Amino acid sequence: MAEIYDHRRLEKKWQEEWEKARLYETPDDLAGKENFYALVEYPYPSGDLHVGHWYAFSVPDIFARYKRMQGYNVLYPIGFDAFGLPAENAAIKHKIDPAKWTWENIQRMRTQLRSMGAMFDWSREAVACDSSYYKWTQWLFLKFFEKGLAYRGKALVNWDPVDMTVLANEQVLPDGTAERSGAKVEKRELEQWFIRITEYADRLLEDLGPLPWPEPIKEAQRNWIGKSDGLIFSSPVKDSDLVVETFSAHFEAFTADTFVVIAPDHPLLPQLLEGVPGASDILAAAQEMAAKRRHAGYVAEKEVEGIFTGRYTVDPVGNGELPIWIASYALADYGTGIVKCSAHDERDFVFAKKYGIPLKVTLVPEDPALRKRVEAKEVCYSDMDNGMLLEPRPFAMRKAALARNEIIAYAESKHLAKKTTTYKLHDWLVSRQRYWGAPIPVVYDPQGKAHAIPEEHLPWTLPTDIDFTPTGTAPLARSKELIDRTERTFGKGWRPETDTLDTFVDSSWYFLRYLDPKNTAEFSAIEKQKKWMPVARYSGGAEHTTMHLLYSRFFYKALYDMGLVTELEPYSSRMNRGIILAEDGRKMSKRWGNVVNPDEQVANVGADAVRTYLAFIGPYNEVGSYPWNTNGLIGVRRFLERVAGLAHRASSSESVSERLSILMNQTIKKVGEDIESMKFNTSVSALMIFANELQKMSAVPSEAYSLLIRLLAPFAPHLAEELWHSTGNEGSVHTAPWPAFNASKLEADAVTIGVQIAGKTRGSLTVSRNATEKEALLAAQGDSRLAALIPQSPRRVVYVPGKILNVVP
RNA sequence: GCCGGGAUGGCGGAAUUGGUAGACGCGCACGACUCAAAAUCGUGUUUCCAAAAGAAGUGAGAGUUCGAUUCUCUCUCCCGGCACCA
Repeated sequence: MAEIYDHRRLEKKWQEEWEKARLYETPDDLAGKENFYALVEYPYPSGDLHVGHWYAFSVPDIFARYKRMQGYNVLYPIGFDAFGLPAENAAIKHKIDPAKWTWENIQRMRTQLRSMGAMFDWSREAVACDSSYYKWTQWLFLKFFEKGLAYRGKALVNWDPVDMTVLANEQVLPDGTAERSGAKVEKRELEQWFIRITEYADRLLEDLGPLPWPEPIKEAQRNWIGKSDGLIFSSPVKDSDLVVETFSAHFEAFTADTFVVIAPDHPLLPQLLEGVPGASDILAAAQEMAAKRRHAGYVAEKEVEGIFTGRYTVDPVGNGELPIWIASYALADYGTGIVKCSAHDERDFVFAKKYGIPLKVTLVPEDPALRKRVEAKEVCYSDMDNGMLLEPRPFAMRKAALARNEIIAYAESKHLAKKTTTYKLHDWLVSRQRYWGAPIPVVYDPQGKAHAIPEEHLPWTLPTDIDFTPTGTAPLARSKELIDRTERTFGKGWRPETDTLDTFVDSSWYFLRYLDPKNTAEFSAIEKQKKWMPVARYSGGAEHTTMHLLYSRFFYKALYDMGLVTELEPYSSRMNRGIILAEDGRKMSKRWGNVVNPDEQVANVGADAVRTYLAFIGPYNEVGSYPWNTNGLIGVRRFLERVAGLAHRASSSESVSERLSILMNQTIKKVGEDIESMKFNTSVSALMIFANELQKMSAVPSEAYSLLIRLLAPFAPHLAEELWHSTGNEGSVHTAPWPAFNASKLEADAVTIGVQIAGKTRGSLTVSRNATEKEALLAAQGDSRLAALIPQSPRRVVYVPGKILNVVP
């Protein structure tokens, strides 16, 4: 086995040869070829390549290589998402410089990535922590600042008590823990830098529509943006100058409103309580309620709590004076944070029952029994789609859903309310109180006003005289070098911004840097962008659906408006890949001791076998989870050995039979089509079928063997290259053209069709592909086994040429 | 609760403008080679029945059809997104 397929020798040899020949350097233009941009998310340099990296990079490489053989000038770049917390945490733990830790990891991972035999164009590598890169991250941030899209503001933000920094909403998991550290996230009111992604909420939503992406990805983004239309009512507060605004998306039964609730942490609350007896006690209780709610898990309890404020609104739509309650379920950061409440909302209903607030029913179901219970206020009825309105007069006895638009028009014409739209999406919090990131390129004058750092001072470099220990204030604040530099550059009393940028800012534009990685005058020249953008195929992890994928779409749209890019969307196609589980079906984890080390596997069976195995493990275009199976890997290795072993049997004097010719054409078609749709598993299966067929022959026609090698080349690039040369071919197999199939030779003339009697399969029959119904029936009647089952004059015969003959007696 | 996706052998999975369900691989069984084992090669492998014949069979139930894994309806369960979101 070793003498026919020594993967260690082959893989080393060809990786060196390819590098020498600069086989994978991609020019911006290649005569007669169309450009094609295949992108994978650049990795964080964590230190060691794991199976997930192999799945993320080596499998899409099959696609990139296929496109190249198809005749495209394919860009398949790589880089490192090199800023971020792990480096800093490692630095604290091991008392080393995060830069050193990161660059050493990058060096190590470059070597490991090279062992994949992928067609990465290393000459275009982008590294986010390199000052030649983050100079442009800073420059882009300043463009946003200039346009008012980056701003400093005070807000209730997520605080990670373990990593001691704020986090964006997108980086907090649904259970209230931090995506990275796993800590329970707290809410704090802080002044931070934000990027105004909400300004683009509508465009991010609308432009999803025509995007040919998988529906689940689009739907997840829609859910995250969370647009809802509703009405805002303005209600004067009784015995006060205050006017409060309430938002409602389900306003159809607006005449049923009997009370108002306000969030316990609502900024207007102190003002509202002014002059109310016992205001300070109420406020303290509200703050306690708010604090309780900030703890993760409060939602699960579902227990509603309320405090009466002593205030009333004068309802603008004639529902009289409505008491204002502080309610634990009211959210300060959704809508206006104040809601008009009625019997037709489950939470309001429960709340009113608990505190004895009167309710009024104006929406009823058709079912009379249920209606009786609703009218008796025994149950809450909130079905706006099917319920019938009792009032107000113009809409009485009509379905609420059908009257919705008219109610909006009615409310607006009478100036009772204003149509409005709210989003769940919040502005993107980009400040981090940590060291290892791009410094926010802002300085403050002695009066505390923020100023952009002029372009000539970029990159505004990270100081190195730093104690990284997180204390909750930014480590940069403790850098004498940075403070001195700021005063030296801008004047006495000026001080630097000391937060760094969220790494998702770095990764929002990396795909543009690959196009022009060495440019010192621009972040990415527009002429270069025009050659490559938009990305033709983007593959990555599902966890980025509402993070990187959303941020970078927003970034791109903002840059479009500034004339810095030329398209509206960065990625014309996107697919989320699945994950590889351990052999035991659980996630790979050091804790379980079930981690598969790809380096060991590569040493054992070779990179080609690992790549091909990962391609074979399941459909790549679905977000599945596939357990690693070492025996499966060995099976693939066996397949490659068989292919290698066939080389001895290849003979140019052997001619291709009609039967083999058909299989060859079928294989070309199947392998190509399935790579195109990223169903690599069935491509590999087709290759196996083809190889198994050749295996049965004592002498293999060279034409067939050469075909097998070319079709295998994207999967097993080293072995294919070796076999390509050892069977006398010139040049690299990876620049050989992808074989074309002959559409007229995909099917043999003689085909086996199924024979059914009354729809039940009873046997099969070999007939001409073009046989008529009469001929097929005659053949069936001539078959000794089938004849007995077939009546002389069947009631009905269904015949689909090449597929089926169904006789209904 | 709302939205999206899914359920096929012992396992990963294949097959849908409706046309022989289980390709390919793993596992397993048997055989060849071997003193033996490993490796390799060959044969078999949905279930029931000793086998043949036959029957059942793609989460459950109904429907449309000559024919349903594929289409329709109802339900169950699993995965993912959103969620005291008014």
